[in-house]
Amino acid sequence: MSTVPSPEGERADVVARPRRHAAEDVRRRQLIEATIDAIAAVGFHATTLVEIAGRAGVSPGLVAFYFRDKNGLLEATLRHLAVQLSASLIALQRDAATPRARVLAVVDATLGPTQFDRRTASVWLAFWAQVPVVPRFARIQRIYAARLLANLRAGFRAHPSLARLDGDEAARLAAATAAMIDGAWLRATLSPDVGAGARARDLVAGFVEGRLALLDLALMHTG
Amino acid sequence: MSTVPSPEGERADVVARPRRHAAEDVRRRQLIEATIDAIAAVGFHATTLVEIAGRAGVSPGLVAFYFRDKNGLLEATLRHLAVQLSASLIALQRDAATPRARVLAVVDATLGPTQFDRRTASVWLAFWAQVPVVPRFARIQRIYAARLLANLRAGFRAHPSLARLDGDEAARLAAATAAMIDGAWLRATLSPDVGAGARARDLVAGFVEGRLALLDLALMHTG
Amino acid sequence: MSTVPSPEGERADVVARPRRHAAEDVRRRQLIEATIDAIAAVGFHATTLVEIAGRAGVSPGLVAFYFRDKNGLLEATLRHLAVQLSASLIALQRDAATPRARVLAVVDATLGPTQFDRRTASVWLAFWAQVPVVPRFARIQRIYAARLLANLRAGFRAHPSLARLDGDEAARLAAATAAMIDGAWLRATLSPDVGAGARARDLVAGFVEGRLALLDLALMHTG
Amino acid sequence: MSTVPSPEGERADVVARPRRHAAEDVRRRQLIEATIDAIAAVGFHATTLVEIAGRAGVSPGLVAFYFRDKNGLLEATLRHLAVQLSASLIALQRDAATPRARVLAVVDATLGPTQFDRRTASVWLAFWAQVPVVPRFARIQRIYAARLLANLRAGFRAHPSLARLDGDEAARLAAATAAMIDGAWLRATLSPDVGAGARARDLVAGFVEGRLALLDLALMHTG
DNA sequence: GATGAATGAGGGTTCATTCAT
DNA sequence: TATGAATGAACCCTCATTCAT
Repeated sequence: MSTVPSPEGERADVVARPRRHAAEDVRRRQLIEATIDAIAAVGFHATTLVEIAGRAGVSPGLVAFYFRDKNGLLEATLRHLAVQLSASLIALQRDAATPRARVLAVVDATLGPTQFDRRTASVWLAFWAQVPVVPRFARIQRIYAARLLANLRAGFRAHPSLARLDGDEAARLAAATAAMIDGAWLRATLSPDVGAGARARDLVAGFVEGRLALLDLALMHTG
Repeated sequence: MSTVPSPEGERADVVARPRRHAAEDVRRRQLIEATIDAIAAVGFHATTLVEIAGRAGVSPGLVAFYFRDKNGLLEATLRHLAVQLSASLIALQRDAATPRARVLAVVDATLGPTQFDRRTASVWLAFWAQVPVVPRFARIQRIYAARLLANLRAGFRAHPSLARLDGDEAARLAAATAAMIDGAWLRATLSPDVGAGARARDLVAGFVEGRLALLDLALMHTG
Repeated sequence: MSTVPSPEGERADVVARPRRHAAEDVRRRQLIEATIDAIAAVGFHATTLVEIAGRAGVSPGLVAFYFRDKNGLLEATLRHLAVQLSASLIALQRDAATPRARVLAVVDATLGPTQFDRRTASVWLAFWAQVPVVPRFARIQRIYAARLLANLRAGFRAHPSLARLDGDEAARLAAATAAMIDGAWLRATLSPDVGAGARARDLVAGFVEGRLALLDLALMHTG
Repeated sequence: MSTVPSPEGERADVVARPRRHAAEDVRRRQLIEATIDAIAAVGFHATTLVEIAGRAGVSPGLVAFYFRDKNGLLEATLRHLAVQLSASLIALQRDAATPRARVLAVVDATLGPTQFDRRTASVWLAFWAQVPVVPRFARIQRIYAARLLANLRAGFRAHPSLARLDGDEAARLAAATAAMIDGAWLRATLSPDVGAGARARDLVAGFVEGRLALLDLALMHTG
């Protein structure tokens, strides 16, 4: 959720071996979805292989076949979430003409409805909780956290009023925005309120718009 | 962490039974600290009663005596964290003379060094991950999330420039600040960078100061 | 190893069905060798079909085709070892002109270098351990243990000094020799010392020669 | 079986920690006996913790409590067998006045009825089969194999006729005897014949007596 | 002939919990 | 109060086996 990954991570995996059969990918996807379902439904701690396999409609032993072991499946699941988020960001940015639109695309991707459905949200949260103790999760998290920041920074820098100033201001603004994105997402996710997600998006969008408006104002006076 | 609890939650527990002996409280505290240590060291998922009891220097069976079962201990631990955070907030606000200082006291309490040491941070995170699936955790979280917001709102409302406007603006600002607090904390916690915590505090403080300065400016023009 | 099998056991198997294709036999042999490798490398208990198939360069499912199941493969492997030992004994006895040479041929076959390489030795041992609980293994073992004894007895009986005496003395000597052969093999196999095999052979050969010399001496006195 | 251990190995274990409670030792012994029963009944490969626990009348989880894991229990079992054999050897040698009696005591201990009951025998065999792949078993085996040899050598060296000769002859005789002991035990154990054990003992005893008689004869001629 | 996806029983092990002491 | 022996359920994982291709 705090990440704007490009899909290279996964792609590298794919080209490493000869292209998997389509059926194989379907099964992998099936198990990953079942893992997400399970974590969302019963929590990370209570998510067992039997739970997952049951939801996927396969036998527990199959996990070993496709992912080596439970950890392999969990890691693949986390990576899948990251890739998905990245894809939605890319799609939204494709249509973003102005710098302002580009920044808002990040907000919409990270705080869009997808990121707030119960399935996605609690799984992101569960993985984050594991980050301090699972180095491989930490690595994935680190990469994608950096990318979110980079995306925002690029957006802000392209803005006329910031392009003039030194890069630090854009960086500071990007950091603040990233923090607000993650925080708004987190508070909305932990809230039982169903409308919290939409309000979170509006909150952050409002913040961004306000700042950009302020900058435009400053630009007019100084320009 | 997103919570500014007053200690009633715990106190209610206390008055429910006849006052515990001091020695009893010492043991409870001892076990709670050991739980925090364990979660920070090995993660929520790998935290077993043997782990905890080992760190506390007692036998695993003792947990049942003081907390009924493992869940009781976990819940008490979460509550303990919330109470601690609340206490530090109260202490900081005691010396806050101006509205501005009052808001910054919240920032300093929630993003102070205590909240960023590895022990505290990963344990908060671990508990949050359980919120969506453990109703009792959700209840605690809900209460204290509301309190953080209330504290910020009260601070902003006391500010001259906002006191005039309708309450919505202060509420909106409080929500934005709360989001940024939680988000900055989260990103810093997940980051391996040791200086991230201090930067997080500065980021949010800077945001708050900037907004208040802007409001003051507006006040001067309109006042 | 305590066995001097003639190859009938296997041959019976062969005539039972229409003659297998040569390619079929190659595969069977390939799997049997892989089984021996696996047992020698990781032990009987850790020898799985994946292990075996991996070493043979085929898929695990193929075992079912050639040997029905894992037990079938194991039994075939044991039988293969017995046949091999028998063949080497026959070859050595072909050139044995005197009774003394005939007995020593048995010693050389059972305590020759082949019987002491790590592969062969640990596999024999592994199978012997199964004898008390696997009736089919017990049957094979029984047959070949009897043959070793018979071979030795025949050799001793052909000796002039024993031919005169009642058969019991030759039988007793054969039993003692058989015991010493198996014991020497066992101790050498369990020893980490690489030279143990050669010393084992010399030990038993020395024993046999000593006894025969003694008998010759007795023969001279009484003859 | 090829071993004449003194009990220090175990004793060292005991003094390492504060003396265990008697009840603890009873349970350990109980589990070890159940392990022996299980191996004898179903074989090493089929001996599971459920099997063992069932025979001991306890729950499977208890094994971890007393022996850490299955391997710990197996190792303790092997060590127990070795200690037992050693004890019976010591007891028999206590009453052995002459060198001849001392050597025969070794034979009686290693080929006594205890070593031939189905329980003991198949368990020794099972452990031996593991020796090539389990270093810890190998170590135990190595120590005790050396002790059997040392005991025999000491016995033979004390004999007048060998005391005169260089040590090599006694050593060679000890090696031959050790080999015959192990081989006779092995063949008897693998044989379905119930009387095989007694005959094995007589065979080896006869061999020893014969050699000693021969030596006495030589002594008379040369002395 | 040969593969390898898929199964599901059963393996060892961990662990929260209980209870006699 | 506190211990720690003991339980038994449930965990993850392995593996022999089957079967469609």
